[in-house]
Amino acid sequence: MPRPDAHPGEYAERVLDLVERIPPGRVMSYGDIAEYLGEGGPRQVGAVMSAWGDGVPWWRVLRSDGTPPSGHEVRARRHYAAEATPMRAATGRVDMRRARWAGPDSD
DNA sequence: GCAATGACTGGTA
DNA sequence: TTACCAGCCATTG
Repeated sequence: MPRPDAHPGEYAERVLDLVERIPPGRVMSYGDIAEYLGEGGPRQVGAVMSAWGDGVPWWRVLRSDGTPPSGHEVRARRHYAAEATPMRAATGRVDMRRARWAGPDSD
């Protein structure tokens, strides 16, 4: 993973730019972002978010099954409630079928 | 150079 | 539904 004190590389810049474009109430999985950018993988996107995600709406990036980033579940759930993000009552996780955002092209 | 690590995924049980 | 597992790939020490 990149060092938190280092300047973000070009790849990190692209990840963060895309995350900032995710509309309120919508989400993307790590894999979705990697696929949209066309390089790296889910683990790399996760590494970028872990190091520099604090400056962007990080709670709109989560695992493909709808579970929020490990270690940030509580804070993430507060944001979902505030943004009316589609949730599944049974599991308390985000409903990916309805909340998933396809990217800037789908606006 | 190499083994360990991690904000991952999809499949199987 | 949860649990476990092999595959994944850049970064770290």
